[in-house]
Amino acid sequence: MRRPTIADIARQAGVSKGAVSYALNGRPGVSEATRARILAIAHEIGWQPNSAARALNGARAEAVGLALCRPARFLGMEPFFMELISGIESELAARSCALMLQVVRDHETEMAVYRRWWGEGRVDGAILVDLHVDDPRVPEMRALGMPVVVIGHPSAAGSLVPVWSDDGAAVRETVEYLAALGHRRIARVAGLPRLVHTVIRDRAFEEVCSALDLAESGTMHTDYTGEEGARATRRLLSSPRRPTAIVYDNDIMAVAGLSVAQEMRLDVPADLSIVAWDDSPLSQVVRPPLTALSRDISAYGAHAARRLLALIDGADPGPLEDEAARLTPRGSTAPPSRP
Amino acid sequence: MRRPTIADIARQAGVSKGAVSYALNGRPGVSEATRARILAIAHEIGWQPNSAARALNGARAEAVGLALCRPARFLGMEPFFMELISGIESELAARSCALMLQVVRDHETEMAVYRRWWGEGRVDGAILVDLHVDDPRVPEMRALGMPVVVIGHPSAAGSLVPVWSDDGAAVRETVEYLAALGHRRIARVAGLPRLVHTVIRDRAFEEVCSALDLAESGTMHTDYTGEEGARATRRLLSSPRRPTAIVYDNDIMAVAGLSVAQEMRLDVPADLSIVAWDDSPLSQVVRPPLTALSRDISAYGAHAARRLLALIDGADPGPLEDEAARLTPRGSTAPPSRP
DNA sequence: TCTCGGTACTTATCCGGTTCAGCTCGCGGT
DNA sequence: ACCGCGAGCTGAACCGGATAAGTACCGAGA
Repeated sequence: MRRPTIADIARQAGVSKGAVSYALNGRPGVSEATRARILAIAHEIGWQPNSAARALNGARAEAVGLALCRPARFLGMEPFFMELISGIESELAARSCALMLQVVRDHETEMAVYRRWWGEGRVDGAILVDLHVDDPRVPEMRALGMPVVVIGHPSAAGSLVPVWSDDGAAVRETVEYLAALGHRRIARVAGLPRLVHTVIRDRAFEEVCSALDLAESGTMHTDYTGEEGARATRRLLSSPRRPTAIVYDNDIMAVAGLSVAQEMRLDVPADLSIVAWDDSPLSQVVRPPLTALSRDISAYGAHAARRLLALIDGADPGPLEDEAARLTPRGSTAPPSRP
Repeated sequence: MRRPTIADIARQAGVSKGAVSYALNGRPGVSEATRARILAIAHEIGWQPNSAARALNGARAEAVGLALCRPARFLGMEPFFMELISGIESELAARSCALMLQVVRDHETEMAVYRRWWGEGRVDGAILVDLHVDDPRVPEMRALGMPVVVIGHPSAAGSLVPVWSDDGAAVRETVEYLAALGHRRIARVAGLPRLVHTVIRDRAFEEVCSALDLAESGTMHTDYTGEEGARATRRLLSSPRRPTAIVYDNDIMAVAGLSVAQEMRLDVPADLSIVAWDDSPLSQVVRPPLTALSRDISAYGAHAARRLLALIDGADPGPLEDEAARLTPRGSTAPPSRP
């Protein structure tokens, strides 16, 4: 049972392939009567345009690509990516545009996938995430000539269109808030040091700490997993002059850190204040609920998707600075009991 | 800057398109010297086969489809789907097969998307989830003739290949465990009543309760959200003869239920035992950590993906019963203090 | 020397659409 | 009665590959 083609419709309607094409695409060149007849036949035999044939004539793929470079099994654990994807989807779905998703091992494979998708005409554009310092993907994407939106700071996006939020401001707000509560020793459990946004947060943290004269504050880098977050917390809390507040770069580590603190019989927030970056159900269900840097990640993804669609449409959307994360105080932060 | 085609390679190499095609596909018909020359040129000018042109000749799309029928913003909150997707991805990635993801409003749109993808030759197969009772998608998919793997019980999968786990056994194990602890009034906060697996769990729950003579047990249906889970819990715990144990159909509701119990100054597990369906970081970080029905959702997705790939390859994989969820006792279950 | 067989190609056709250059009407104007 | 014009349609080329069929050439065997 072969798929019906316009040739089948043409035969049944007693007209040529060309006429059928005009009719189905709502272009002039056929009478209304013929058009109606052709549409009826097309509907009746369940015709669907073959995207391959369309694409061959230079049409859109109506899909955008997202290759994620991380172990597939971590994906489900990262609320950030899942919310980002759902935000992207919400925007794409409205335009019946699909998302091509592929999890890859490393950045070389990632670029190979993009190159293939683009070369094969399977996607109209892509969204680049997890920007590194001096990321080779930026110039490579540029060279490919594919429409790309980068989720990350403009300073690293080269000539690609960036969508970002001001992490520096969020870091400053958090540290100033903790300092106002009376904290003097604030630690930061950060993510991968080679990621651009980690570097930005690192720098902002250092600056605000030195501005507020918080000499004993410092940053530890991890891989974002709960395990490393727990380990870092254990080390921090074991030191003689342990911090009275810890700021985590994601919610998974913050929650893991909370568990460690409770294991070590420290009271949160009396003995230790905790701030999580990125709000998620996770940060809200633990006791105490975590003070978090919340932002609408979904909207973030939606903005990136919308900009990408504009780019694909030939527009020239400028960079977009999304809202910075807002500090949402909950039960995990308080003045230190013994500063 | 046009994309290079085999015609460009042919011109540079001074041979015909046909020879280039043979060379690039590793088929006999060209000398090794010519083949090497052609491959070198192809590599040099960065040639990629145009998938549209390939597809036109009946080749694979090298992508499988997944249309999810739910609000996009809920996606990020559902650990189940995210883990399922990462499991699917892990299997697909190994074969360089992409996942076409689209979030849709309703089942009609979902079928329209599948029909389009299949008709357009953009996917080689699909994975069907969230099976309903008398799901019209099953016969429609069958009629399409597209390779499809259903995640759900065989009784509802018609002639499509099912991948499922025995929810009935898990329900029985849970109720028997709670009864053994001394619980007599066990409530169940279930998911959407029209979903096949809800019906299966409902029936198993009813059967085991009547077998164990737990007359005061019952099921409340919700939409899986934390809000409804909390509401159901509030109603259950407000009743004069409140249950001493509640089994939730997902982790989000279980965590919400835990919060409600704590709000109402009930001690978990002394006053109320809680069991969550599906284990996730969420169930492990709350205090007390939740006893959960854990299963490897990632593997579940991977199995479905593998079967789909086999189906696409023309094999005839039988149904696959995956492992049933195992009861993982944690701190949220104990004998009732006042039965 | 002629044929046979195989290698190394070329040529032509096909896939299913889009698009464009004609072609054929019927009709209005003169 | 004839021309011009445009609506409505046809036929064919084209997109970029895969592939079946055909051809040129070379060396071995009769």
